Amino acid sequence: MVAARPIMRATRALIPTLKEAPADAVNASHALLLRGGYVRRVGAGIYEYLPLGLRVLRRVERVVREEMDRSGALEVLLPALLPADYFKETGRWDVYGDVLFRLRDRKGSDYHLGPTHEEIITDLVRREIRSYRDLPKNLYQVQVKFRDEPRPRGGLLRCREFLMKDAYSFDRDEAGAQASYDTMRAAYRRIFDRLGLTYRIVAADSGTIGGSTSAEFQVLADSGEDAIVACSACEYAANVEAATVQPSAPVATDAPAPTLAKVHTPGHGAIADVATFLGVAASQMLKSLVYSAKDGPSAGQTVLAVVRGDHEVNEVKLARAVGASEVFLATDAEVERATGSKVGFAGPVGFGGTVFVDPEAAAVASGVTGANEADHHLTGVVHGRDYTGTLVDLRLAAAGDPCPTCGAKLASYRGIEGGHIFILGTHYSAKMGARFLDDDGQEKPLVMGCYGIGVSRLVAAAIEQNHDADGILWPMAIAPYHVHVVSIGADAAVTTATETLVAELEARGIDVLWDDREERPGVKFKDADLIGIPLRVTLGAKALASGNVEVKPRTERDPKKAELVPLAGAADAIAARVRASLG
RNA sequence: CGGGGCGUAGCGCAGCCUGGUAGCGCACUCGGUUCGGGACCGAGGAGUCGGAGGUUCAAAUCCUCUCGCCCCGACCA
Repeated sequence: MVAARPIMRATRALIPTLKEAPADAVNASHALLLRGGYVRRVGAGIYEYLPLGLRVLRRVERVVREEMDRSGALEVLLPALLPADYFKETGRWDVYGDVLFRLRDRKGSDYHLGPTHEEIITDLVRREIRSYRDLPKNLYQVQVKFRDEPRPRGGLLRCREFLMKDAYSFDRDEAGAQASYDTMRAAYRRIFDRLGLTYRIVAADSGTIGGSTSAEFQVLADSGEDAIVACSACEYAANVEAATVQPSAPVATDAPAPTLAKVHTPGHGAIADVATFLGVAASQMLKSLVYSAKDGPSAGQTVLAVVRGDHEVNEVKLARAVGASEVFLATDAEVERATGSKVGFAGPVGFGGTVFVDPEAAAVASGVTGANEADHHLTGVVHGRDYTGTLVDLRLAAAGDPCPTCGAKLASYRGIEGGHIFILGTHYSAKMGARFLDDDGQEKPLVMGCYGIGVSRLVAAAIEQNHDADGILWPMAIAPYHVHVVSIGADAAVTTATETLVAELEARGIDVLWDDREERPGVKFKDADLIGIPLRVTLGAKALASGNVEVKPRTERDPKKAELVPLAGAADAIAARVRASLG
C-alpha cells in the first residue's frame, strides 16, 4: 500500500468532465479519457495529462518499477535528446527514416529525439563495463519516447510522444541472456497480473532486428490492432503473423482424377464471385496472388503465392520463403506483366515465375484457379500434374485451425501490444564494440536483450478492456483513487459524517476523491461512473438516518444493490475491500 | 505516402449549394425555484468562421494557395 496523499475534494480538483466526447475520439479509451478529464489533446499524437490522468500513469509506473527492481534490474535515466552519432554508428540514422524526429543544434550538428535507446545504453555499458565480473546487468528507464508515427491514432494508444519503460540486459553468453530473458518474462507476468489486465503472452515475429527469442504481452481487447490466435487447450498463443499452421490431413478420395478444363468467366475475378458463378466452394479455389520482393534473391521479380480460396496469405511467411525482408502485393501493371492477363485471373498453371504453394492449396483435389488469361478460369486443376511450386506454409492462421502444439482448436483475439521482450544477441554490441573480458582472457561482445512496456499505452489499453456505456471501470491497482466518496445534499449532518469518514480512510492509507460539489445527485453519479473509480461510497440523509453509508463497486450496474454499511465501522470495512482487490 | 472527410464560442453542431456581416444545444456567469441517476424559468458573457491571397459594393458562404486535424490503407510500442 502506497502512502495516501491528502484527500482530494472535487471542488479543489481539476477534473473537467465532458458530457459529449469530441468528435475525433473514436476509441472507447480515447473518448473516456477525454470525457473523464484525464487528458487533453495538444497536437496529433501529443497529449497533456491532467491530474487524474497523471495519477493513473504514475500508478502503472509504480507497479512496473517495483517489479523491475524486484527482478534485480537497475533504474537509470537516459537522455531523450540524443546526438546523431550513436544512431549513425549502427546505421539506424539512415534506416529509421521519417519516424525519427530529427533536429539541429545552433552549431548545425545533427540530433534526434530518442524513439528507443539501444545505442545509448550500449554506449554507456561499453564505457563502464569491462569484465565478466560486472555481469549480468539489466538497466532500465522510464522515459518519454518520440516517434513521428505515420499515423498517430486512438488517443493514448499510438502517440508520437509516449511514456515507455525500456530495459536492456547484458550477459556473457547466450545462456546468460536466456536466463535474463526468463527473469524478465516472469517479471512481466507479475506486472501484467498486478495491473489487473487480461492478457496473453504470444509468440511474435521477431521482425528485422533478428532477435532469436521474443514474446509480446498482448492485452486482450476487441479494439486491438493486433490479431492473435491462442489455443483453447494449451498455452500456445501467437501473433497471426507468426503463427504456424498445422496442415490438416489430406482427405483420401476415390474420385477419379478430374480433367483440366478452361471455362469462360467474364468479369468474374474475385474469389467469392468466381465461386458463386461456377457453383463451387471457396475452399476449392486456388487463390493466386502476385507479389514482388523488396530484396533478396527474387528482388525485382514477381512471385506467385497460392493458398486455398478460403485462406489468407501470411506475408511474413511468404517473405521468409522468398528470402526477402518484405514482400509487397504487386501493382496492377506488374500483375499484367507477370500473368499476361488483367488482374483477377492469375493462376499457377503455366505461370512464368517462381510459385509458392501452401500445402492445403496443393491438397485440393480438383481446383479452380485463374487461367492467366482475361475472363477465363481453369477447373479440375491438380497439384503436381498441372502445376508445381515450392510447398511451404503460407497461410494466415485463423480461428478454428488446429494448434501447432497440441492440435486443439485455435481461437482468435484482438490484442493491444503492451509489452515486448526479446533477445537481441550481439547485434548492437558487435556493431558498437561493446565487449568485456571473459574469465578465459578472451574479449567478447556482450549478449543483449531488450524489454519494453508501453506505460502510457497501458493506461489506454486498461480502458479498452474495462469500460461500459457509462464510463471507465479501473482495476484497483491503477485507479486514480481507490474510493470515490459522494456526499449528497448540503445537510450539516451529512457533511460532518463525510468529513469524518474521509479522514478515517486517509488515515488507513486509502486514496479518496471526495465529490463535495454543490451538484445534484444525478450529476455526481454520472461523473462518478464516467471517472470510473472502483468503489463509490455515498453519504446521504436517507441512509445516514439509519446510521449507514452506501458502498457500491463500479462494476455493479444496479444502484439499488449498493451495500449498506454502518457508518461506525465503515472506514475499516472499506479499507479492507480496497486491500482485498489490490491482491 | 495513397484514398476519404472535417476546420464556425470550451465541447457537439447548423448556416455555405442560392454572398447581405453569425446561430442552436451543452458548458460558463447572475437571480429564482428545485434537489438520490446529467432539473426548470429568466437574464447575461464568450467567436480573428484555421490562415493568406483573390473575385465582389459586400465573403463563413465563390475561386486559388496553404496549415491543421480525423478516418481507411500502407507502417508500427
